Amino acid sequence: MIVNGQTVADGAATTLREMILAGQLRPGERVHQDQLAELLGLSRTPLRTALATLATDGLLDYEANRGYRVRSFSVDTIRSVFEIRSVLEAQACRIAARLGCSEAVLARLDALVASGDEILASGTLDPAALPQWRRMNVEFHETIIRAANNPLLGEFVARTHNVPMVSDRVILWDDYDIIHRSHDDHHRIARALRSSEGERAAAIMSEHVSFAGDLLVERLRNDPEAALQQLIATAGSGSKKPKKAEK
Amino acid sequence: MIVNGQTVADGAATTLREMILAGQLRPGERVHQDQLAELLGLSRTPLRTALATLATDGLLDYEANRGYRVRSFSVDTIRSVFEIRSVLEAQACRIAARLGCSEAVLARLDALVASGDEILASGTLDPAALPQWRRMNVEFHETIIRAANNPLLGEFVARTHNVPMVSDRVILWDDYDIIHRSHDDHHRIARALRSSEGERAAAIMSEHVSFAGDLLVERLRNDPEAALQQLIATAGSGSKKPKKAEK
DNA sequence: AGGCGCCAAAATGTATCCAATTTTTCAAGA
DNA sequence: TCTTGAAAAATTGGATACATTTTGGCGCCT
Repeated sequence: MIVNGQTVADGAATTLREMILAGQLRPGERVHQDQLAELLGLSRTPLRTALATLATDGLLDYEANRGYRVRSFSVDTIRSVFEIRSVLEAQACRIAARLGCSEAVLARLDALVASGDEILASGTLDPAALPQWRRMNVEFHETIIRAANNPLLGEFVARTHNVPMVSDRVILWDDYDIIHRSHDDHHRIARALRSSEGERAAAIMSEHVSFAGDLLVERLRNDPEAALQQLIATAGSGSKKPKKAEK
Repeated sequence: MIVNGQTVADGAATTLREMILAGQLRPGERVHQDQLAELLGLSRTPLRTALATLATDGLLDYEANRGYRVRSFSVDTIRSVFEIRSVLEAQACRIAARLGCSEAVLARLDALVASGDEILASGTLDPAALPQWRRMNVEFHETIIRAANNPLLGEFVARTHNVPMVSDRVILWDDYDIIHRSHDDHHRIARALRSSEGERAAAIMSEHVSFAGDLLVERLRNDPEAALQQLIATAGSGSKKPKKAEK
């Protein structure tokens, strides 16, 4: 209730989601309702609503009368979710091309690609530029998904982001060549969509996402701690659009 | 709490899910918490937990301070979810083939296909045989998904079933030729998996699901009421495996 | 010493109560 | 007659209190 257009339970859900994705609540850890409620400064009722939501989202495991535990995702699971994201986003390309992208969408993609070019123009990866890059990347992917005009597809891709690490907001920002190649994919996807080559766009997108997954998995396997720390540091919060209070 | 291994809230969630998928609660309709709680014979607290769950599952829309409404799915949305199911199950075929199906899995698929042959042997569609057919169909699809050994993929496909009509339990049981052709797909998919032809199995599966979607959408467009009634009558409840009470 | 069982403590699940917001009703004014 | 406003009713959201289940510990028996 309180002030804005969302309830305490909603707020708790987003807070908890961030805590989990950021690793503040460790996988496998039991969730003490009393403790957590006090920590967040609310009663158990809205907290439990939030917990039920997150469990349905797949971030928590639930067992009747034994409460919630933070779900632990194996590296293998993370890998597999990238596979799912890959086929879903590829399908988005197919559908978008089939429907035909509006000039507005194509122009938006071109603009995003151009803004990426600008960031890469220096030939190095400036850490300060990461947030801007992330915005560009998220926007690019979301624009295509929106262009598929398939609301459920968007929802499913969004659920994909509920798995730690599997998000277009998570970027390994340390290898210029890889980022450059990744952005080259963006170029080609935008071009393919402009010429209505859906299958081609889909193929590039599929590889685009799959490779990002492979890369991340490799890093996690080699040096889990380091990769995790870097990712948590760079993940940041997403695109929050809370309705403004109206009073 | 009560007796079995699940809570009142869990029970309410499954009950409500069935009510919504069966059309007992009409799309767009507001959910009165007091009424519904009394109807189900429980207090608002577990009901609200169930509502939060269903909202996260995408069966209800929620607006802060204004409660829940039954989500309405346009025919177009249903169509689009079949597209999603199609790519996901196709991907399951690819992965299963890549991993290599165990002989147990292949034998199971063969057995299921054979049981389908038996049902179709008469050359007509006996309404009495529908439940058995449905079990066969559900098992076939689930076996392949399990063979992909990708738990998240299974979860995502399961979420697909949260959309009314989009389920391998929903079967249009009135056209022998179509059912026969559909089962021929099963034959070919099983054979392709046995020979580790993942791409081939995926292609068949993709068309298998897509066509079912097209067919359903066509029926819904032509005569929504009739199709709906037939489907509700034939849908039945799924594969419930509640843990037995241990006391 | 180790295992078993019972009792107490803690944690979860549900019901009830209260607060805050939304919706409806009803009337007054233009 | 239609609109606008405010107050009452209805409904949702949150906090507290209670019941049930699980869990941990202690003593007893083998």
